[in-house]
Amino acid sequence: MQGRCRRANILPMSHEKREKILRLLADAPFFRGLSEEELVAALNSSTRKRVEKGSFYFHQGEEASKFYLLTGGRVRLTQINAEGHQVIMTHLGTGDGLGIIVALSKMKYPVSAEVVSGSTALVWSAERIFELMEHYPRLSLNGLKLVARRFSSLQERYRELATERVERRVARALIRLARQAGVTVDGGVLLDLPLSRQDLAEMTGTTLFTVSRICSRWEQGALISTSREKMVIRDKQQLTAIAEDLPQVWPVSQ
Amino acid sequence: MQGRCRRANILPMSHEKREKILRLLADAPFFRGLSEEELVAALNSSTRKRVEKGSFYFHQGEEASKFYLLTGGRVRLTQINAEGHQVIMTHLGTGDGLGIIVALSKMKYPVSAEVVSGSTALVWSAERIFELMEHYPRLSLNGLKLVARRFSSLQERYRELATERVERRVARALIRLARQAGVTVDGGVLLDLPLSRQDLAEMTGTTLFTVSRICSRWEQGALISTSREKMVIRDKQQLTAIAEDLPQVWPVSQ
DNA sequence: CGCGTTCTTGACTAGAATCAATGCATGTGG
DNA sequence: CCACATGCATTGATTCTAGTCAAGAACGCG
Repeated sequence: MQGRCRRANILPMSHEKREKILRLLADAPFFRGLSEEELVAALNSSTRKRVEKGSFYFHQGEEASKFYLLTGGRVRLTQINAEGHQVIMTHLGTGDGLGIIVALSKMKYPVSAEVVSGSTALVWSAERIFELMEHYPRLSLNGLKLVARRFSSLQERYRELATERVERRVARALIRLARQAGVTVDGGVLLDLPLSRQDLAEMTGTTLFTVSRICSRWEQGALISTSREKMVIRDKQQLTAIAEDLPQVWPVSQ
Repeated sequence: MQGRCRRANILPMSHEKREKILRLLADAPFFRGLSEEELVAALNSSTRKRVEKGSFYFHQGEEASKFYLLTGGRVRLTQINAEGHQVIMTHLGTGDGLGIIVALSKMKYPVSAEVVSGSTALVWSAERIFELMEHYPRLSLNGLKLVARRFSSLQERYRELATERVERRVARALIRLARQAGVTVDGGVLLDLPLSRQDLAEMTGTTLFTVSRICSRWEQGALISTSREKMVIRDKQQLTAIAEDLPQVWPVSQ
């Protein structure tokens, strides 16, 4: 892609850069517990890839052949049904693995991985990641723990979807996003990623209209303040009250 | 519990019985690929437990301290929210593992495991299963593959819940149950587990009333035939048509 | 046989989807 | 710099799916 690259999609790397990435690798939950040499071995068998906002690491239905470790940016995993109705499963950030669960099972990717803000990743082939796991059993265990955690979280959201009203689901989605991508600004917590009404709808299993109405109400009640694809949480307590069905300090809905 | 047992909850075991269980262990996806000696070592560090219909292996929120491998019967995993609204996550049967995902993460059980038809299981402590995984890395890999598969399946159902209408969700639930617990009888496939309207509702995120109406319609159209807590699928093709939104041979709904 | 479940059906309601029209930013090119 | 196109957001009107509540029937068990 760039002139300095010897191969397509492979970024050049200075010594410092390499060191930095090694540190990142050491901190990534998937590689935790590996020795320095083991990390280097893993790193040496990876390539690097940069994907810009709006592009995809992979699409749902493609043969799963790669494992990615995000070294920057944010990615969302989406699934789409036959009628074209889309759902956002989760957001991933720096240090998160992409495609762990499939690279070793000869499956197709069950979701698409769309970049929300310009991102970079380390890439391994399925075979290579399999070799690494055989050599360093620690990796399988790490992977198991990771998938287990994501599984539990998905289970919780599944129950939410099955039992809770839309307003509460949206409140919870915002609170989760705040944890993952919240930066403190004057007057609240800014969700540091582009977030349209449509996105929120796809995260909560509803429509952009319903989300819009809810947000309008909340803006009236000074729980949040929004502008196009931006959102600041101004009153986390109230929002939590809605999310958890606690008694509210001030009436908001209606 | 029984006089012949030396310890509570531990069943007596004849030589043949032991052989049979060893075979079952060898076939269980989680233990696949282990050598005879390794299997014996695993079996030797397990105890056995029997749990009757209506009782629980564990409850949501308890500290996860055990890993179970079902050697008979059926279990369902349920989650309940603060208001008491319950959701059935999945059904497990012989050879399936129970609590893999938590026994090694010091989490609380995110679901309850309720026995639907009298069941037996092998039991390991969390520490022991952790040791086994360290000694036999193959186990971590097996575990990872298993959880990965369950994860994908849950993702699919999540999307279903977010995007599909109730009728289709119920149709899919029945088809899944038929795959898992279907026995061919004259005139169709009997779902070989007690299955109330309430159960179906909890599997599909709806109410027993809506399920009842849908089942009545289907019974009229000869897609299924039901009696109290029993169900026979008579026209799988039509049911699949509803589940997949294929054109229907005969109009059913409305 | 009586009792407790489970199941059915009807009437009514409400939460949320759908559809349509319009307003508001943002970025673009003449 | 303005006119315009485009995509995002708001709001209202309407419809409809599915939930709620109530009453009673059917079934199975002790």
